[in-house]
Amino acid sequence: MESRLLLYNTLSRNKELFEPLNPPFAGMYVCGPTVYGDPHLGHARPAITFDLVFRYLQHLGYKVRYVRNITDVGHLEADLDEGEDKIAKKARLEQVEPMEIAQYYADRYFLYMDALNVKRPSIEPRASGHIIEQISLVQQILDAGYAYEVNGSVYFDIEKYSKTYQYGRLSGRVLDDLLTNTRNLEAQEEKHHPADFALWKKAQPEHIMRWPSPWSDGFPGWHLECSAMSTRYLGLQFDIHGGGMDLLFPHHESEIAQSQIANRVTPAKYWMHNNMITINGQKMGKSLGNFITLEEFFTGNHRELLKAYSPMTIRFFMLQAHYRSTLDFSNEALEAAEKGLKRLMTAYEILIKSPSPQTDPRSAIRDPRSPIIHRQSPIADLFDACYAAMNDDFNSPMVIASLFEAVHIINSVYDKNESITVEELDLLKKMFGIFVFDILGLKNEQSSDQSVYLDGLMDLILKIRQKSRETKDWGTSDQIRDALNKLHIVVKDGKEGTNWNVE
RNA sequence: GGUUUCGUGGCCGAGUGGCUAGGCAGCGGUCUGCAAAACCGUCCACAGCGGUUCGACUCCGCUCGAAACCUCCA
Repeated sequence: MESRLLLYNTLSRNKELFEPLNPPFAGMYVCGPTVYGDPHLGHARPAITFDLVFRYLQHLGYKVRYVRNITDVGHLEADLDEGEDKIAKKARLEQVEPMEIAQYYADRYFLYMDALNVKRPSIEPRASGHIIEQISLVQQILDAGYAYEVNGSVYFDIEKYSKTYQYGRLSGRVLDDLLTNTRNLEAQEEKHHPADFALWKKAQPEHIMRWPSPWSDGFPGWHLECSAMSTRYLGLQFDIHGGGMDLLFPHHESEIAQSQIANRVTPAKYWMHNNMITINGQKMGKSLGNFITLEEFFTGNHRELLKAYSPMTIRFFMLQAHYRSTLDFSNEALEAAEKGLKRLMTAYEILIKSPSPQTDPRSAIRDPRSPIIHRQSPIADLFDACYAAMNDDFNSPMVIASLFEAVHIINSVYDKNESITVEELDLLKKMFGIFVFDILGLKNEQSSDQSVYLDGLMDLILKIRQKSRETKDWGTSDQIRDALNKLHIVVKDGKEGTNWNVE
């Protein structure tokens, strides 16, 4: 299929045609989690956003190398225990090795991302495994004359950089503003300019995460790892760099500066940023103490939650919003997502499981919105609309809207036994296969563990119930239905007989 | 204060210079022993004030309000 994929490039603040540097290959780097806490809803947003990008690029036929890092070195904790990084701090509190913490939370992260049906990236490098690359990157920047050493720490020279390059290009910031608006920290006494950022920090004696370097025993600055690892696995220049909007400044801005000096190029062609999750209109974040972990969502064990929400409900909820919009959490919105997803999946079950409806070369399917005779089936139109939506900066909400129109058609056909062509029926199945399962990455949670025994038993039970219904023995009939309900098996009597499914 | 972004119906959320978003909820029907589901119909919008235009929810300006970033954060 001829595709013209447009994606919004933060660098240009415009939608641009996606033209990879080396087709058919596509390289994508996304900033991954710092593994010092349980994964929460905020972690799910970029994971799902770039999973969608990954899946769609693959669907279009690109050979994608998707790199997402694990930050297990930790970043500077500015407010207290100066210089001590997050992972080390947590390790000290919990009396374990820092790597034990990193391992534990990395495992937790994978567990919950798997539950959300987020595909594993091609490579998941760890910052701690790339200290050598980071040290050599610092050296390159020093050699180029854009960094300076003070007391064993190395800082990037923003002032010098700004004479030739534009620091603030990605985030739209101006250096003078940075100068006047940067908070004064004690550590900044070492810096020549308040906007300078650390490339290497000398470790204090009590700091347990440390590596030897030409300058001191210490640890790398927090912008360094992404530059080092993206270069290592994707080359000096690659196609897409992704991450949360909160990383725009200073993290991504500094990555650009580092690459510009060390490699003489801007690292990524397209910069993509997902927006934040809000809770009561406010950002959900660790420091705000208002975050809800994924485990809490899946179990319902949190005071803000009225009930548990399944992984696919969370995934669907996020895909119903565009990735560049903020998405506000509420129980009401999640319940709506849950019901909508069920409607989508039930229609799919009907499509593949029910006996074929009346097929007829003269389809009764008409576009309800337009009396015009189409040159092609309205179902083909919906199919095209799905591609058009994805090609327009991954507009998953519009894909979902088209899918619901398909649901409407499926229900009408089966409910009223309207005629449909064999081709249209196949097209519907194909549309669901590609968009619902392959691209949106949704799974059917309703009918996961049905066995042949269950099918056989249900046949038997429903036959007995049918007999009681024929003799108008409603007591027995309802008793069976109620008992099955308690086992989470829902029985529905329709015109064409009785249906059932496991909830 | 600066930077970026946003303000859509009861809720969540797309989109567009004139033509239906979609989901959930509500209301009225159809179907049904009842229930559920489904189907048909229906109500509720584009923060406010100006401007451009034949026409603006959509473009421009102002006002009000909100958020993120500027400090670790997805």
